[in-house]
Amino acid sequence: MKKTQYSLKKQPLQKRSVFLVNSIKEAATRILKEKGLEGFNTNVVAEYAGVSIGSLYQYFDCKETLIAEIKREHFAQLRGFFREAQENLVTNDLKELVDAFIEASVKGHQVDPILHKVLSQDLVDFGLKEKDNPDGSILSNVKAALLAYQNQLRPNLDITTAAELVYYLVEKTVHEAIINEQESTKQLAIISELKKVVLSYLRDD
Amino acid sequence: MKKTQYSLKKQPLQKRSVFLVNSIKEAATRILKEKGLEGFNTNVVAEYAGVSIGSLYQYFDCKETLIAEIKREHFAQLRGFFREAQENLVTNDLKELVDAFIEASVKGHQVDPILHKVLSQDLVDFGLKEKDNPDGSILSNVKAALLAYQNQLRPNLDITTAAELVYYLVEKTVHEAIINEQESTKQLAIISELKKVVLSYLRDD
Amino acid sequence: MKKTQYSLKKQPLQKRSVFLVNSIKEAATRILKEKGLEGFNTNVVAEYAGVSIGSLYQYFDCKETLIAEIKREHFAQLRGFFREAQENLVTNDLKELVDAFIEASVKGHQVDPILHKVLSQDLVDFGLKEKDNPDGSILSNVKAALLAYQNQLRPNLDITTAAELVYYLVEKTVHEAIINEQESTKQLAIISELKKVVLSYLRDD
Amino acid sequence: MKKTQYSLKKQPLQKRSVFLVNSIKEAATRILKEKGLEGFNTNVVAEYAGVSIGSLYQYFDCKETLIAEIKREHFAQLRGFFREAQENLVTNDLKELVDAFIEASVKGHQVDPILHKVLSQDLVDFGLKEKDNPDGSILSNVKAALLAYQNQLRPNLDITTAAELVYYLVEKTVHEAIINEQESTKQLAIISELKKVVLSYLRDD
DNA sequence: TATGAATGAGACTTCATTCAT
DNA sequence: TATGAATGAAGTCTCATTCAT
Repeated sequence: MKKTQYSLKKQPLQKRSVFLVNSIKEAATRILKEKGLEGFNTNVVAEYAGVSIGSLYQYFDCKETLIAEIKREHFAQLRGFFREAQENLVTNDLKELVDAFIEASVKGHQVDPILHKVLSQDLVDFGLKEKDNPDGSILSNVKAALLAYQNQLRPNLDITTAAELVYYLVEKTVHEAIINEQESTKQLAIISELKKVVLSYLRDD
Repeated sequence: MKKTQYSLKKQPLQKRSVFLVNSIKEAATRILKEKGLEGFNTNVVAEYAGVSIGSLYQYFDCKETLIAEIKREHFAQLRGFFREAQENLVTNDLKELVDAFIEASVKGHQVDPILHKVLSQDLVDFGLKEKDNPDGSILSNVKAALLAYQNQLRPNLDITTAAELVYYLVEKTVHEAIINEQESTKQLAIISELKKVVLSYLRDD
Repeated sequence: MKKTQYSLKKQPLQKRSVFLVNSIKEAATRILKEKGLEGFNTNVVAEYAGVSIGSLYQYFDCKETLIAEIKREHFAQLRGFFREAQENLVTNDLKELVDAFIEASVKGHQVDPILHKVLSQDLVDFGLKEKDNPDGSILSNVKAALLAYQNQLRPNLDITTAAELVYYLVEKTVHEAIINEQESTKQLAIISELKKVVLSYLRDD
Repeated sequence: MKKTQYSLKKQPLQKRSVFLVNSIKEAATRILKEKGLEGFNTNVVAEYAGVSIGSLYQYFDCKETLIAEIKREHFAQLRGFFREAQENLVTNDLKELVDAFIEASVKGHQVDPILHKVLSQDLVDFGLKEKDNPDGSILSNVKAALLAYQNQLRPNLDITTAAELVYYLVEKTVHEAIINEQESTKQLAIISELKKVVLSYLRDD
């Protein structure tokens, strides 16, 4: 069903229903990873979850809501990594910020690279409330951080543009590195280089 | 139909059949852009193309082959831009190479940003023969170019890693800039900064 | 569940259960009016009634029984109007009878024209015990009344046929007039004419 | 699917498709009669028709359209009877008009009384284009006829009201007589009396 | 070779009813 | 007795593909 808001019909409150909803979400995640969006259908999800199709629709009013919910949770987790990273900074050195930021991105992409890839596809962006929107939120984080470190940035850097550029650079490069590189040394090499790229861009040294 | 090789059942040879196959591909492209993968189905394609569904299956043995063919052509065009760019270089300055390379990417993404986005989704990678794989091929181009310009690169740069990194940086950043930024000045600003990023990374100045 | 007898599983005896059964019937009535038979389902009824679906099935063994019960009550009310009308006659003039009879019908149809329309549809006639059958009962009323007024009827009128005819004339015409005519003056005009029709038919004046 | 216009997706043109569409309509009619609206579903219709479900949806875009189509045809046939009746009048006696009109109604109701009853239910009135609307059209016929016979009507008869009343009287009484009376002599008796009722109402004799 | 009607598996979703708590 | 989570049969509709003409 095409909608503009995809949210749970009712929140699971009892222990039992929490378990049920989790089973469904786990099964859905598994199928999304194993078979992609194409192979995803509510009947298979219910079967994998060991739950009746009716129970699935008790909590998720349509297929899209189920996917939206998984997307929401996945990206909430990613945002958490960025928040943590910022909270744990010990110096106010720009390099530490950049490194921490990139490490947070790596951590996020390592949680479940395949799921991440599937969920990064276009579908079902709608149901995400503004503040939940993964890109929007992380991007504004980046911008805020750059403002705070402005004195360490190269002069005449347009911060809005820089924030977007840095965000794209990091997010997409990390994504590709983790998806495409099987050898972890290669991954590490790319990540390491990426840190240099970003830092030298911001400082222009 | 799930396969590992998606290719035309037979090559159109007669003038008439070339026209038919083209009509189908144009219609398919249009639908992919207008309705995405979700809204894509062979019956609608045939109708849009003003062709019978039977004729469609005369040349395309299944839905996936049709999409694969469009993907193949689109990315072949992109590769063409890179080749051209390299052929048209007039100096052997690294800066010119980087600029040309990024401009080629921009040109490629501007051909049809929406189609590009749809085709960049996961589906139907299979049917692309090794040498047709867009990423693989452009990536090896980049590596070859860097080797040729090795004397202008910063010392102890691992060229394999650098090639991949540069490829990801450029490809993904350009993609995001063109898809997400509505104002062309903003696009230009990001592209312009990107050139600096890449060059300063390679030269380490 | 298809049955031939639709009746309550058990009579509500406690104050509490009477209230519960009434809540359910009110909710069911409301839904029948607002959404018609199509939009009627036991889960929604229970929700509207603020009662658990389990409780609903405690008293109504299936969906049909619930509808049958509402139908039964609605038509019992209608029959009440006819009984009252006859009891309140002051003269033994045939005209008074006819007028009173038609007014009773009008009153019945005005109670809830929309509900009446929904309940007049075919469904669930079964569960109505003979003596509850609205048509049967009112019809026999009419016949009895005509017999009592036989001396004022035109000679050689077949009373059985006349009773049925009069019943159909009144019931259906009033129904249509009230359902279809939005202006009350038009309704009144039709009702008024109807009285003349019936009277002149019976008296043949 | 809820819509406001229920019409065929495409007109059957070939012999084969005409046959197909007819098979489907016949099957649908049969099911409507045998099982009512409740028992009506597209799978059963297709099965009865010996046709695949896909073929059904080739011509009927949804269940409702199929029902609307049957309703449309049935009522078109009824209107035909009224038109014929008027065309075949030999005198300009009001009595002949009334008799012919009632006979047309009887004929219409005898075509398929059970189907008529099912189709007279509320559902799916929408798709009928104005001029196809059975009630609207016959009613206006009645009014036109009365105007033409105005000199034979009782003075100060409001023709609009009279037309509606006569229409309700005849339509509903005939309907009930044919549906409810199993003995044909009883039916004939009621019909015969009905003619008197209508005539005496219009002439007030 | 072209056509497009026909097919039918299978996806989504609803809702009457049950039953463990 | 009340609850409401859970069930799953059944209904609507789509769309990739085939095949008779």
